[in-house]
Amino acid sequence: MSYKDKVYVEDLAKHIDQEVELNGWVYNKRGKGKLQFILLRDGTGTAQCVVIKGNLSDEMFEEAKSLTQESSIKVKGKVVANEKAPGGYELDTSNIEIYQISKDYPITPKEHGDSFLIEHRHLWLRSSRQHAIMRVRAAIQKAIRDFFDNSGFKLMDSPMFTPNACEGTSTLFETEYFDLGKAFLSQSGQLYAEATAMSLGRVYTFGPAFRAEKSKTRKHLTEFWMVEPEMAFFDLEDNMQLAEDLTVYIVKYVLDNCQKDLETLERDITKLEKITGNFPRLSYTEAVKWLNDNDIPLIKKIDGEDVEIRPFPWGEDFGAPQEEALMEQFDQPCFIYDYPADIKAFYMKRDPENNKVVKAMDMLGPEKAGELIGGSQREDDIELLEARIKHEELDMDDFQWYLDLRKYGSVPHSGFGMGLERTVKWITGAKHIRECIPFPRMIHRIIP
RNA sequence: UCCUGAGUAGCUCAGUUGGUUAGAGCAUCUGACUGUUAAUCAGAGGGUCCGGGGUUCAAGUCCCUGCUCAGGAGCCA
Repeated sequence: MSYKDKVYVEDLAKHIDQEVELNGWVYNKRGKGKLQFILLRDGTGTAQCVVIKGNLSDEMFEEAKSLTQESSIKVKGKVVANEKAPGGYELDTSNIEIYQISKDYPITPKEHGDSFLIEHRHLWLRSSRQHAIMRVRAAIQKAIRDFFDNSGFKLMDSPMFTPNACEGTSTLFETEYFDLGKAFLSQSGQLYAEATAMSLGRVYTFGPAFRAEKSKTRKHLTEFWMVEPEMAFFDLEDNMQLAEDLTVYIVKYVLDNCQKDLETLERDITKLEKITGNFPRLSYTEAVKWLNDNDIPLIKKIDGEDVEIRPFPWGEDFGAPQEEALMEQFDQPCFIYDYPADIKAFYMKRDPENNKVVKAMDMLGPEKAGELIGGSQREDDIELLEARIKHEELDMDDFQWYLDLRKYGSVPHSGFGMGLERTVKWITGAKHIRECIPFPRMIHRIIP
């Protein structure tokens, strides 16, 4: 028998009244004397196996009674449609073969605390909720690749070891690199995406990014995945439109392909169905005006005390309270663009008409999703870029290759980064980002 | 890094003003049950009350200290 002939729970509807063989793990068992219900999960779903004394040997029936949670088995039986069965189909069991009996599986069907679950992440992944989130994550990754692959983009992989910082220097993970001194784990593939965009026109990189920020929130990981498109001849307007189209595509793809998982997650899909395009756009200056019209202050820590400053001063970055207040009025994501240059990265393009402003944009998600995307048009003027690198006190030698991109055929170009786990968190409604990646890396946790 | 809270059975938690032998549900084990849906019912086993120090006739409970965890802030995707 070829592996292609294997039957999985998700295919049961195609095998009604046929004898099939399923391999999997015991998710739960309910005994009723001479009748046992075994809930078997195999990665594609769960199916109820009905074991009736007399339909198989007495020894086998006793073995079935002794099965424990997460024991691994092979079952043979006839597929029967039955309304009482979870999923609508069940297996009328005629044979059971045990791979291994699991003993004292730690995660029971009752509640558990956060830290217990995260310590058992390698097992927690088997729970139905985590299973559903991982499936949606995979669907989102596929949607992202399909979107770009079908719109003329090429996938380009950027290196993980880098000699320099792309964002702030204080948040880099360091490592020794042979005789060349220190190397850093990449915070972003953007600079390399820019170089490849000058070769291929439209590219995207999709990989992990590492940030040693000492953030301790439910939106932060030290290792997270980011998709970063970079496009030659795109201005900020084009950039925002692309980000919007990508977002709409992802949400639609998940709605079309993950109904069951969204149901398991009890996600309110009416909220997702509203994501259809024409996202609101506000300049930073308009956003500050809105904050002040609605009497939302800047909150600053001065000598350990929270101080409210009103009106909100132009030039300060938004924090969680401002973003949330702003987003409450929208049920689609929203773009904020044209930020003060002083609070943004060195590579962002100065507005030629206002040198206090850079052509940057953030896309904030609804339902308190926070920042899902950050991007900008890039500085294409070599002199302005050199000045910015000096101003940020970055090492000019490390950036010579990057400056070459402005020396040899510099063009207007733009790109953005979308945080995969934050997008998964928003779409699944997960309450913590640690549930949105198989093995989260956080400030105080590296095992498992 | 800062602020706040928590740590009692394998898990989730209760434990009064400091007072006999520290409790419950789930899980585990034993038994009953032919349609269960986190099955139910009867019984059993299971504890270094996070570590260290202190107050007291007496500490799970009060005080100091360390560790671990969670929530929030800042920073960011």
